[in-house]
Amino acid sequence: MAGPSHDHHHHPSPPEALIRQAEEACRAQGVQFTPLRRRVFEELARSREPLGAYDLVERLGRERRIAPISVYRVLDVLIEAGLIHRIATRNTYLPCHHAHDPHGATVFLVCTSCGVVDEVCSPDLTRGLDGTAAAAGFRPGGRAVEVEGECASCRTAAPG
Amino acid sequence: MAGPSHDHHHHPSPPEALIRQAEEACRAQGVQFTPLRRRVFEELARSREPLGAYDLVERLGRERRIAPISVYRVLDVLIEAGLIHRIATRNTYLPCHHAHDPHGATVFLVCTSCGVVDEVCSPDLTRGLDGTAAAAGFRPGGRAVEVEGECASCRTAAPG
DNA sequence: CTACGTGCTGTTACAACGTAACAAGTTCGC
DNA sequence: GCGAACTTGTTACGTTGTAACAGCACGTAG
Ligand SMILES: [Zn+2]
Ligand SMILES: [Zn+2]
Ligand SMILES: [Zn+2]
Ligand SMILES: [Zn+2]
Repeated sequence: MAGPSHDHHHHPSPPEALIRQAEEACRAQGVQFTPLRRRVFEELARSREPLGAYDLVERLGRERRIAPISVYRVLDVLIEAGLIHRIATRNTYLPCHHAHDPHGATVFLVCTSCGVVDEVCSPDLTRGLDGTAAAAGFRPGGRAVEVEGECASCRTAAPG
Repeated sequence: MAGPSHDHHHHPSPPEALIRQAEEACRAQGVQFTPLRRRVFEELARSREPLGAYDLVERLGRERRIAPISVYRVLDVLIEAGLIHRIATRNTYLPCHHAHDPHGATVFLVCTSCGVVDEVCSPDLTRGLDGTAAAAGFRPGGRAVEVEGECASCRTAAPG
């Protein structure tokens, strides 16, 4: 299942670098990067796929029991700080792996086959989205969209 | 623009017409439009906002108790038949109010203020989406996206 | 008429996802 | 020390979605 890492269109985002960036971003925002928050972020950063809240409950609870509510609170903080994202169509969470253009839309390409989620920014899609919204008199909030489909690896692995 | 026809503002989706269309679509697809399925669709068609599965459980259970699983099964059938859509960010369901272009993307404009969801098709957004997906080697499946924000009515009602 | 397959719904129980309310520990400044 | 703000623990609960199996309706073959 863990395909060979032929990821070339995006940096493989090493977990350690991601964690350092998160720590730095927290300091910059005056948000505490507590041990629990670090543990949650680490698990997400080291996972190949997004994780559910209860996946985290289980992984963090190996040594000592952690209640779901604690995990959800941490997730809320990390989302608020822009360090992670939530995939609504899957009820899962993943670390943000690039700085966001505040004026651009973000697309999460969710592979229904392997579960991997690719996060990309797209000026084209931003334009299309803004145009569509404007035509309906709608003011978008987050401008993050999720699209399900088949990723490049799975397409080559299983043609059809 | 987006509208293939005179489709410009939120018109008060006529429930009776919607229900007739649904019945016709079922017949055309060889899908039974049973009393329970009709009841579920009617509730959705007559609601101003999308409804949750348990909202339907409550509304259908006025006379006789209906189990959640029964509602979910009906919802699955109606979704499969293309008669309703599910809003993943809200865990709610709403009737499809226009024929879908199989080659186009659909956008659900979800108002975070009043809860109303507007369903629009947009060639612009379709292009942006396809371009973004192609650049990542991704083959989109459904091509339905949800965007949260503030609808036209709420913008004029409560300026911010 | 009987038997059987297929499709729809009922019943029960449960899994997965998420939150409220309150207590207790930590950090920090006074 | 002492209180304020923040973080986490504990318990219990609410919401959303599903599994497994039984009954019923209907058409069809024997
Ligand atoms: Zn991001
Ligand atoms: Zn894949
Ligand atoms: Zn539709
Ligand atoms: Zn509104």
